[in-house]
Amino acid sequence: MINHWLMKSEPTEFSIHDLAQRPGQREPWDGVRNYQARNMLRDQMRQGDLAFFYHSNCAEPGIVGIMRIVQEGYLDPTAFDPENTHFDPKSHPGNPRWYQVDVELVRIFPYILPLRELKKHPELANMPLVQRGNRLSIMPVSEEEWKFILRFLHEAQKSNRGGA
DNA sequence: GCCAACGTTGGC
DNA sequence: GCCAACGTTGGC
Repeated sequence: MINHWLMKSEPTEFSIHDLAQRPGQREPWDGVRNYQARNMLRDQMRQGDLAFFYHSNCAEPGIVGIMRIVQEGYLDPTAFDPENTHFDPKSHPGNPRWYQVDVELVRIFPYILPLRELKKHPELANMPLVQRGNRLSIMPVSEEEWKFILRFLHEAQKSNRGGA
């Protein structure tokens, strides 16, 4: 049984379209500097797990597609690089603080599933994403939530085709 | 261990 | 750009 996740990125920094352009459509998910998120990267994500790609801090925040975890947690090298914006002088190779996983694009949704929409559904009320003040950049998504979102997307696509 | 100050996140 | 919410830091 695989687990499901949601991973945030600011599209101005790294968008799902950037991921689509990478060789093999793969990329290390680096720069996470929050302990709760770190623990999930390091301890809980497994190869084959699926994750929603979420665009945050932008004109239309929302879920924009799906990716797969292709490499389990390993050291985030950007923490050791003084030139990097995610440099953390307190993280040392001998005593590393930050971890990353590698992700691979599975698909880009035909349109954004906006946060605005996600907030309307009581089925998703337990997601940290829709709760006030939540800043977690990586979070688990329950089986039920995952299925609900995919079903909603599918229904919306169908009615879109019919309506157009 | 407390807690005020500060920096960051991220929706709006 | 604003600002509420939150996590981290550091003095004590």
